[in-house]
Amino acid sequence: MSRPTAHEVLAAVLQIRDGHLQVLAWQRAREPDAGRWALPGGRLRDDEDVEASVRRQLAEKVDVREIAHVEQLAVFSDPDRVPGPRTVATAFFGLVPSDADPALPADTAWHRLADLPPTAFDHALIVRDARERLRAKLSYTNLGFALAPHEFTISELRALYVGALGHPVSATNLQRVLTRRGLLQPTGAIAPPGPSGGRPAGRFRFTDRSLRVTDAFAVLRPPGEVARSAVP
Amino acid sequence: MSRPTAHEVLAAVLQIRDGHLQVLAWQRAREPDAGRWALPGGRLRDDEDVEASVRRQLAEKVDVREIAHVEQLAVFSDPDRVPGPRTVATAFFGLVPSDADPALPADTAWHRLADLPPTAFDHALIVRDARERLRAKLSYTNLGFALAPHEFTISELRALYVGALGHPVSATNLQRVLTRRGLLQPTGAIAPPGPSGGRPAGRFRFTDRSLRVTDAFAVLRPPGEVARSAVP
DNA sequence: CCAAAAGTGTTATCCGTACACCCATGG
DNA sequence: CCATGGGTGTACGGATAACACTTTTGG
Repeated sequence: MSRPTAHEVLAAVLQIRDGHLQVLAWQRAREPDAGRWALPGGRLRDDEDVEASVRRQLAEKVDVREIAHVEQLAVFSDPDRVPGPRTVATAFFGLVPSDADPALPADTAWHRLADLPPTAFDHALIVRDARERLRAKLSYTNLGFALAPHEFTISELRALYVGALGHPVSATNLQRVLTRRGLLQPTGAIAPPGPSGGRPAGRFRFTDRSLRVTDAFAVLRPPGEVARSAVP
Repeated sequence: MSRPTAHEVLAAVLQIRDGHLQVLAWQRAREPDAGRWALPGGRLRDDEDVEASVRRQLAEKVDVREIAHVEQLAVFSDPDRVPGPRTVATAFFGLVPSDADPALPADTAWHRLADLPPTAFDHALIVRDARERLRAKLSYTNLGFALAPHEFTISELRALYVGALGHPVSATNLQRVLTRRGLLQPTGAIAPPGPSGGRPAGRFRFTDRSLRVTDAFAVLRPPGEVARSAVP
């Protein structure tokens, strides 16, 4: 029949660095899957829900203040997903701003998704889901704030979107879209030009640093609603 | 520390009937929460994953062949979400076409979401999540197929969308949007007019009866991609 | 004065809603 | 011939991608 099952939480924490999507993982020292890279996480305690659990366990790897966004991805529950006692996992998706460079434990490192070493168990599936979620939400939410530093130039922001979406993004149109949606705010500060000159870039910040849906009704919106109106 | 936790699956199965969103629930006979209405579900077995489990347990209430779509919603894991041993729930969202009228057990019935009787535990949260997921996905996927019979008129389809979205929908524009996306196919058949006359309606079907995203990039789409081009 | 980078203006195109208009049937 | 409901055509506004053009710096 049905015995209690162990429950663990796992997090695919992503960051864009030098234009590449990275994920946080630690190298397993012991069997099973020794040498392979695993996502941070661990067993759910009796006195915490899954979100509290994943935040607690991530705190062992990264300063929690540097995690800009955390959300549930899905449950992974194949009976044979890990050897040993049956363990169900709640997978999370996390984002760390590109300027954060947390101190990491010795067995822990960032890895580029494009060149991911062998991963433990079903963790590659979780990473794939996380990347897809990030791509989708960048389009219809303000989730960009979680990839970006507090202040940035449009060029820097463009590089982050390129890394996350995996296709070219026009700085011109990116700025226009985010501005029209009321997500972007000029700080007034000016970034010095690079060594080869060029006009100095203005610095911007996101008006809001919590998740907001900016594009709720793609179609079939309620009558009278103007499409995707900018926020005042 | 951390003992094994019980794991259950729960499903908010929705159907539109007479223009109203309904959810399937059964009335608890025993404490705790006796008399209150609960979502179908139950304990996860050792040899099944959560999706197999929810389908198995739904089969006790509804003919599985009548469930047109099932997907994960979220994990509910508040330590006090149910009395007694700590139990984590994976919540699912299901859809039954409006023409299906499955035989139900004596304690089980459909309830309109607009007039939901007292629900057990945290099940009202799950129902709310399911309704929101349905609303969102009707806009950017072909999920309408899971609400509709195999064949239908545009008027009938419009009523389903109105019930699910909760706001007026123009039959004209609904047909145009779904047609442009290549989701709708005329069957050639004609529905007889009602008692008060009127032009007989053509009958349609969905070209595809599995979930497909039809509106992937709201903005920031890859260069060269024409916005939301129709499928040939 | 020229190259480089940032930012603004302009245009073509597409999409979705709203609404006017024609079509087919029953009484 | 009129009411009723079904379906198509058209106009309008909003949004985005693409690209030309101006602005501001370094050499």
